[in-house]
Amino acid sequence: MGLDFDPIEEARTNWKHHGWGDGQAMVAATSITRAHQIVLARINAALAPFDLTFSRFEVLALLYFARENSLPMGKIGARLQVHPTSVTSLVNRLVSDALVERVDHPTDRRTTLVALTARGEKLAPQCAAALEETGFGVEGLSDRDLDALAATITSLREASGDWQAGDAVRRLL
Amino acid sequence: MGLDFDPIEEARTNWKHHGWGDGQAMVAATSITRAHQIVLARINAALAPFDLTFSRFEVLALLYFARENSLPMGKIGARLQVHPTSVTSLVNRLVSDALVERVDHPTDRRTTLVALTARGEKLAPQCAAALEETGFGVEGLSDRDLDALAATITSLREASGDWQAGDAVRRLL
DNA sequence: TCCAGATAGTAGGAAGTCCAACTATTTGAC
DNA sequence: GTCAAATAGTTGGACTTCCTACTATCTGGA
Repeated sequence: MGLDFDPIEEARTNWKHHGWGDGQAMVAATSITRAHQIVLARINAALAPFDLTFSRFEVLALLYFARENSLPMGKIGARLQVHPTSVTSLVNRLVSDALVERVDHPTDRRTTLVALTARGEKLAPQCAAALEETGFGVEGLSDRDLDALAATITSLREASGDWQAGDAVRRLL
Repeated sequence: MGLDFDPIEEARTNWKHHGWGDGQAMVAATSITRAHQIVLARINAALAPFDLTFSRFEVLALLYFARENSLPMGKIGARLQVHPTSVTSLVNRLVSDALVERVDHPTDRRTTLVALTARGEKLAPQCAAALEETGFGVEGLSDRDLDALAATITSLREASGDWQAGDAVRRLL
């Protein structure tokens, strides 16, 4: 990038110097933003040969793991934590690439099922292999770093209500 | 969200079960994506009363810290690590909100300087205070977690070439 | 039975991001 | 001094994301 200093540390210094705070939370938030940018760019580069993005791959993987290789639109949104309209958009693109297809729900006519096509079923593991090979965009970090990072973010997600402990867990309390 | 389990842990289980790998890098990458989503949503909610987004606030803050309260477009992109076209788009919006203005560079006619207006200069510290008050989207994490998170991501950024040690540092090697 | 309210999905619009292609200007090698 | 190459920004297009409606369908209580 041509910079000869860490722009985030620079921001912390300025932040403190102007009396805006200690900069700790600012640095953490900015770091997360930048990490996302780096990791996503690498992942999308690894998926580019398959004409896929990370978002669309996530849908594919989810369907690959699902019974019957199909799920309702809404379930996809809930699992991937994205807005219903994002699911519509992702599925539209996957349909136009013939990787999934929309199928009527047998009993609930409001619901649309999304099912993997043969082509999608074949592509998913290839993409997974490509991602594993490139280290999923997080190469450069040790196993311990990866675990620590994931654990910290799990706290963040838990505190933000990403999910609720179900009955099985609640019974233990 | 209505989920009674952690969707990322669920993904790890499926990933391993299908022999796609140990899921460690996948979990880390997915966690970063989700953390970004959560933090950005909270930050933007805190900035909404000011009719600002995080990206636009970052530009404002950078100019606030700069000498003369102005910087060339390109420098803004380099510091914030965003594409030149993103800078154009952000500055366009800030100009239309009268928070910054474009100014001709005194000697290089290719260059456009972006300068804070009086209104922008007044708004920046107010936004900073609002962000500090809401914990910058990372409330729920301890000071130690915040530092650990930032340190790990610094390794990631360093390995990805976010910046290069300058002459001052290189002389020490 | 029937209708209000909940649920499922889509359309249109805004924002931010990137890329490729383009214009304008400056720099540097010859 | 000239001209190719580098640099600075913008435009147009694609993508993902979200939000606010809006339609269609199901469900449950009166």
